[in-house]
Amino acid sequence: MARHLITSAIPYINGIKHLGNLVGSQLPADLFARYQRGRGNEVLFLCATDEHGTPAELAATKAGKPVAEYCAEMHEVQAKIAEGFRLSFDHFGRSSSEQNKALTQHFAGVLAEQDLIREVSETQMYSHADGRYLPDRYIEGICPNCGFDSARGDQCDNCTKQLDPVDLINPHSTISGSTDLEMRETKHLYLRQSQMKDQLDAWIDSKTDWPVLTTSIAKKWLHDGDGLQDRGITRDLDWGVPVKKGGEDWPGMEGKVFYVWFDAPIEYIACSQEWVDAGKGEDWERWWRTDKGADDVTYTQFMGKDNVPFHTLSFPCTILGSGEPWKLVDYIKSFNYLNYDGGQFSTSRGRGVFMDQALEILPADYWRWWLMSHAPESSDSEFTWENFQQSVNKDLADVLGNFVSRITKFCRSKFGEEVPAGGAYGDREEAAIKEISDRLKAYEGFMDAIEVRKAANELRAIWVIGNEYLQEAAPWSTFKEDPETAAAQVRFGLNLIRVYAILSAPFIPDASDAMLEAMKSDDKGWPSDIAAALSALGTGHSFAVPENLFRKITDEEREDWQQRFAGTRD
RNA sequence: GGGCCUAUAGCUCAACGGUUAGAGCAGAGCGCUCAUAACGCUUUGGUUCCAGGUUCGAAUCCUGGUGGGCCUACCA
Repeated sequence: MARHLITSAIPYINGIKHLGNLVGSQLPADLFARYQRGRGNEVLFLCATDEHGTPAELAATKAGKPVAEYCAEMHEVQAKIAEGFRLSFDHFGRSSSEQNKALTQHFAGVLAEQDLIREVSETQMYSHADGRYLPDRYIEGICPNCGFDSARGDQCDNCTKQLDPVDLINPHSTISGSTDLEMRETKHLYLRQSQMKDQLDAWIDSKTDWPVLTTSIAKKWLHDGDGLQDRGITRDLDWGVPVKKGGEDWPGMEGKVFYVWFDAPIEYIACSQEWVDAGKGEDWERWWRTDKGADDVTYTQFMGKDNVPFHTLSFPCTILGSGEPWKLVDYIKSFNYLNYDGGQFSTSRGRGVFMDQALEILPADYWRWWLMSHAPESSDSEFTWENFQQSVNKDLADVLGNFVSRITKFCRSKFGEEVPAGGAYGDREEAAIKEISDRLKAYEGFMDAIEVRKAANELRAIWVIGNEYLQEAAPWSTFKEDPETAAAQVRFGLNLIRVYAILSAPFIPDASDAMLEAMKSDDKGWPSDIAAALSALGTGHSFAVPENLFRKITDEEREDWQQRFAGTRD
């Protein structure tokens, strides 16, 4: 039995994520996890909230709460929503956990021992009114280049020139508006990524089967300019993992915390410890330590393209640089962005559909199906309400839902609510079995390769076979002359429902459960042998006609939603 | 400025140097009547963004444009 370790990029804590965030990380990761479980493999699927950093502190202040309390609440909110989308994490952890604190400090300690950390003295903008150091982007002023009056400290949004906060004319804090700013000298730790450049380069070069998106971003960072740069891994903040060298204090680093991008990926490992400590599993090391059984684990990460540098370079640098036998990622699946109706999803402007709103409108399966069958794999893709309505109505309601409805209702009216006896499968059934078997092979191939859109296409084609079969077999006609043959045809159709339930579960878990429940079956074994699987429900097996699996989205609803999500979030 | 991705039917996408560029949706026609006005079959529709080039052969490779998107290291 293969073992799959699967992680989704961990969503930031400061609010509810929109569908664009969901489509590139948590959802495809869940799809893959459910598929691997369905194939009978052992899976550990982990996700968490990313809780440290300036934005979390500011969001908490805005909400009028201590940051720890704010994070705890938002974690619960995100966990609830994840459950609503049927994201089947084995554990949904928190980067602020004690486990992650200890592990992050441990890694910093061993990296220091390996001489991969150096101290750098630099100047940072300090705001007296805010009582904190300000990241460059929280400082605005007049652009010295073009005169734009709200240029940010890192870059001017008007002329796109790269800036330094000290370049700005009349700089002020975007948090308080205060102009009482001062450049202060402060010391920070840098991870010497440049020392690991060749090793990382060779490692990326060996990953010839990774998505182009993943490797091209990694190579850009490795080879651009002077090559991979050392990176600051500490910040002057209150909220975060205190800087320590393992269990020891770090002289000169008092009051500082690790940078979120240092501790966030480490949470993948710490999360498995949380999973054990929560009593959900045991022995996390057999997933992470190659000296303790993780050698045969296949580790797959999912993320949007903005996360790629940290997963291809920074985190591997931490892992490899430690000199300890930690499991390194085997495959990085990255996604482009999902746009919303001619523009971008925007958290700040409330443009587009957010995860909580989506679930208020329609159940998870509708969203899961559309998002995965339109996943932005080769380029950015676009959500439009017209496309959503058409795809969901056609694929789910008409092709799959109606198939289940027509065969179960026909059986009930002619034979009653049990699998009818009589007749035998013949050439027509053999042909359908052959066709489904071929399609299933393709489906498995795409799912193994995490080709999400192509897998969805194949699955849909398998659903279509059911309707084609019914049309050709026409049990409603056969029944008049030859009820025995009609019985065999209906038996075949009913068995298809169970098979569809199993194959469709990664995409539409709720409908899958509803189909199995209707068929009164709890046999979820992967149908490797389609012929056998289509005889699993034997003569006399009782079933129930389910409620319609999917309702249709009306034109009125579509127009209503289009208006509602165009502007600001209420 | 630099780099990467992308442009194929009205729409969303396949095709990764090799028959006549395919599929779903939308449109048209026919059939079916079990079913959620559902299903099936047939079918219309393409100067593969533009201009050159390489090749026996180019949507695919090269060069130069044009449009769209992303990244560029202190947001995470």
